[in-house]
Amino acid sequence: MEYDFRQIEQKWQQRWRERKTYKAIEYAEKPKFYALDMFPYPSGAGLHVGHPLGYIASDIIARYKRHQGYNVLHPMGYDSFGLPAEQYAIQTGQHPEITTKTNIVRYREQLDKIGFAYDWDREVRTSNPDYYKWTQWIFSLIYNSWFNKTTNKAEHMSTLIKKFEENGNQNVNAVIEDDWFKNLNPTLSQGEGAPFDSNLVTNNQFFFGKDWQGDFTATDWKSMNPEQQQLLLMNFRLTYLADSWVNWCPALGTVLANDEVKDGKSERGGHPVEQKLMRQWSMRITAYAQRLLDGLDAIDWPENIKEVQRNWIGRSEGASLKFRVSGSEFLVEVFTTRPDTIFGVSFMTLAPEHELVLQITTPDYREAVEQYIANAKLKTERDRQADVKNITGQFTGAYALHPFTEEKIPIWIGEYVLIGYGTGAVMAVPAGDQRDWDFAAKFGLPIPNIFEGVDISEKAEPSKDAVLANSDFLNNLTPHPSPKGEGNKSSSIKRAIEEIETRGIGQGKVNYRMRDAVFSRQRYWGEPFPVYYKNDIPYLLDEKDGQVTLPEVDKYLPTEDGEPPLARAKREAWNVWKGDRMEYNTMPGWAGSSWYFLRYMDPKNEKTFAAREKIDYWNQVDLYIGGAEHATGHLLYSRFWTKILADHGYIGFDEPFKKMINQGMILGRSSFVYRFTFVDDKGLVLGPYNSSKDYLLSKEYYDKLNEHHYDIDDIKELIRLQLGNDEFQRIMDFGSYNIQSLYADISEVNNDILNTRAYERWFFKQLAGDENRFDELDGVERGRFISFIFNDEGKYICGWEIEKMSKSKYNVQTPDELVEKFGADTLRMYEMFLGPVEQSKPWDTKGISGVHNFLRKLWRLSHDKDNNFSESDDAPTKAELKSLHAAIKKVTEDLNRLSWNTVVSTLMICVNELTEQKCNKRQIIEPLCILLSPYAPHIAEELWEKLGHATSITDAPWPVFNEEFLKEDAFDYPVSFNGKTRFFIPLGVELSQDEVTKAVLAHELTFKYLDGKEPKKIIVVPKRIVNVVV
RNA sequence: GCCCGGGUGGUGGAACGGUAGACACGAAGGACUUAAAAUCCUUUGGCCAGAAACGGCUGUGCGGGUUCAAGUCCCGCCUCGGGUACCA
Repeated sequence: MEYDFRQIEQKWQQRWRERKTYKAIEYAEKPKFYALDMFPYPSGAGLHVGHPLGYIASDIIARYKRHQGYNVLHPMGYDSFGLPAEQYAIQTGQHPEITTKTNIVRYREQLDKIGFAYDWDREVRTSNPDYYKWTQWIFSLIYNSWFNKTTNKAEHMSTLIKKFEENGNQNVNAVIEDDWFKNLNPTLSQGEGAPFDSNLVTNNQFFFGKDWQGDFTATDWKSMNPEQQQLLLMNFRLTYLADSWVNWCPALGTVLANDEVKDGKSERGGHPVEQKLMRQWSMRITAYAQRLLDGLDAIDWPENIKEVQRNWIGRSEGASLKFRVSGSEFLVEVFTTRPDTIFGVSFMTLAPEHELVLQITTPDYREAVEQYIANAKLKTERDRQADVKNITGQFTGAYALHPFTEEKIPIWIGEYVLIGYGTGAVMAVPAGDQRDWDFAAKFGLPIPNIFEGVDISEKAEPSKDAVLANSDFLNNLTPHPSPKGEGNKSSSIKRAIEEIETRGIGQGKVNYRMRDAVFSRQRYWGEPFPVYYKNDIPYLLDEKDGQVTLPEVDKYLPTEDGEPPLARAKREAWNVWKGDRMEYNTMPGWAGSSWYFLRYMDPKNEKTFAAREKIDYWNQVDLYIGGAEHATGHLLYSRFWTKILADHGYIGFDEPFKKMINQGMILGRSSFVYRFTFVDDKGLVLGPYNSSKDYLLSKEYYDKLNEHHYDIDDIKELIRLQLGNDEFQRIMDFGSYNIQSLYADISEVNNDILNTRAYERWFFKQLAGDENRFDELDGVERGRFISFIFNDEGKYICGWEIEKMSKSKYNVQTPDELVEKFGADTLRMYEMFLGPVEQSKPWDTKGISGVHNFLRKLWRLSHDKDNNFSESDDAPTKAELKSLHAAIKKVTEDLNRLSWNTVVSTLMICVNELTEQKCNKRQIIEPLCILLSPYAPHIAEELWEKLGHATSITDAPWPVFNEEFLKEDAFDYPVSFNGKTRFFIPLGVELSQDEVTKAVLAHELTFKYLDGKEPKKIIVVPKRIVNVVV
């Protein structure tokens, strides 16, 4: 073999390992570059060709940057806590650690074959105790943090306690309020200005309040016992224990974060999810809502990911308003984005779960309301979502008072109002909101019109262009100031908020959709919390207690009482045990991945999560490549944790990933065969093993059957023609048929043509469970269980469909097979050549030979017919230098703008040209090898060595582009008339625009195209184009 | 519904507002070969014309517009993919 990629790739992979070619050390003299891949969860299925797509892309950039003189950090590791290993453990009893380790070995083998420039000495595994020790440490840090709204930063709890000791909670401007508070025991929720009652802070009950101004004094604080203090502080911590409504997945036996639930089902496994009130750790990510939103502007991420995060955070500006309930002390608070539509309020609606519902309901309506709430509770989240069009509601008998007009407004409850958003109550403006309109229409509530000249008899008018009317001081205003330039109008919204604040009935408010993130999982295979309980009050483990690691359990299932699996561990199984008991929950999957990029900087550090000077050196990730599916999970949480670490001064930046690219999904191309079975009342045509005899139809016949151009007799005739009269006799009596399309394994299919022998072998194995005997069978024997009906060319053509790659669809392409067949360099180049990395595309090996041929062509440039290396030291010609430098220019430009696919074309063009020129000159081949080396490092190293270099090509400086070599004396100007190119004239590049114009006008063809007319204008773009306007 | 992306030959895809279809696959024809593989050469958006050629027309989802010039910018649609939703 001329280009022996197997031998070359093996040789260099081994050398790189031995020489530690890709080891990264901190080296202050060089600028750094941090190229990072989203580390994989090592699943049992191994890698398919979709996984390395992003890895190859980042590897190319890492290598390119190294050629450019950067000190590159390019690490890899494993996100090794996770559900599949645990599910497997539940089924088989095998410890998830064993499964995980086995899978990692397989991943590593697969990755190694592709020739990545990873520094494996920096590998991290989130499930290793020496890694998760620091995950636990960060948890402790967050636990010891509160959010100071004045500084807009997290601070250590000690600063808060100091404030309490000095002034109580005066001057404490902390984030403590979030949507969850409403879900707590309502008796604990204090109204505004309620006197502080330390008795409320009792065991097992956390004190939550909404407005903390002047609630307690330093004396109050000092009079509390330590447990009461502990409970009070829980309200301020950035991770806190609270009873909250959570997404409970009974099938998985655990709670899930909002981003792990899709369409009311678990993202993993698609199991139903229900709402359940549970005591859980939560992360107060809502404190960072605004900073997470603002931070997006400063980072170079795909716009759609930023948009997803913006929507997830869901900032909306408006006002919160308080409505008095007629004849009682209760206040109902609502949030609205259109406070200016206040005069259109004709009723209010509360969520059925709203804490005030039963308190305000009048006796007459009590039964109906309770009935309604009970019905609502019965429905799952999914039912409710599916039932959106079915409007339900119930009057409570109570009335609220309009804050401006003092009119009585009926208070209803309705499912369309969600307890989880805003305050769980709305002021209904049917004229301006379609949902309110629908509700009003259904229950015969008034729909007062508050818009000038707008017909609202059929539907609401939600736009912000409508001019307000019947709205007192807001008349003639719109939300946009001076919409049509008439007069000096102010915004109706602004005006409304001013008035609302003046009257003290509410204030302007920013509301966020995002909620705090549930941080507990009732699972085994995750980080144990460094937390123990005494009198049911949680305490953090001390440093001197040592690190708590996962205890052994007998089964990986919840206990009979529904406690998490860790509760099964015997006391002795715990390496740390304190207080009454340990925390039995574990952390969620996203804990370890929220900071792993920092650990790569200093993976072996036993004193801290990473030394500050190393963090300062490597700093932010310069290029992060991974899937877009983590937009609201990992990518949000790691930003959140980064900000906390930054607030505490552990790191010097508060955004982790400076630039990010999302690689598209690689889809599979499934192949199908068409099984045709003869049936009638006698049964089936039977083959051996008592299964049906299959006739597999080539796609053409299947299509004809489907389109009714063929019927059973045509098929019978085909069988007679192709398989003979004996076969025909067997089927003659059968009058009907079944037809099914079945998956064929794509390894048995090449360009849609089925390898029938391979298919038979597989089929036989399914039937007989033993494929070895297959080879003993002769053609007649084989024909007893399966017969192919070929097309006119004697081929069996398969059908196909583009689908997600999956084992069950037999369409998984592993990189290993391709590396074996074509080599890693070809695979690397081909994956890039497929198209833009960001785009999703079906996997198709059709083009791979083109890339492989390119590498062989390159090889032949410097090898003779007998495969002897041959290079020349002659000076290169002008043409050769031009080919090379055109490539240097384009490759450099394209890599700088991360256009991976076009680089491959450029290199192909260069090699095609050099082949034409029969160029084997060292001065050309050497720089060309460097250009190629990020894409095809093995062949580049091999040629580099043959060219006489003792050191790796990896550190060879990137070739410098010299414009001189591209300079041309003449340019072939395309001459167009009214934009249509007609002919070309070669003209000197130094010519002025006037001279070019003259030359064009003098050209004989110009007369032809002018056709006797006078040119109106002649545009000359130097070295580009000439356009004659007629 | 809303928010993002896309829509270019038979296919994957190129194209700072400046020669649309680079590069590659596939296909067709040819050379070499007993044959196949490999390799090499030619053609390849569509239509029309021709003995020939710097031949003509048309062409980037549809309809308008801006411009000397539009796949590219603007407006209005159609359509496919992804995300998201009683979010007040």
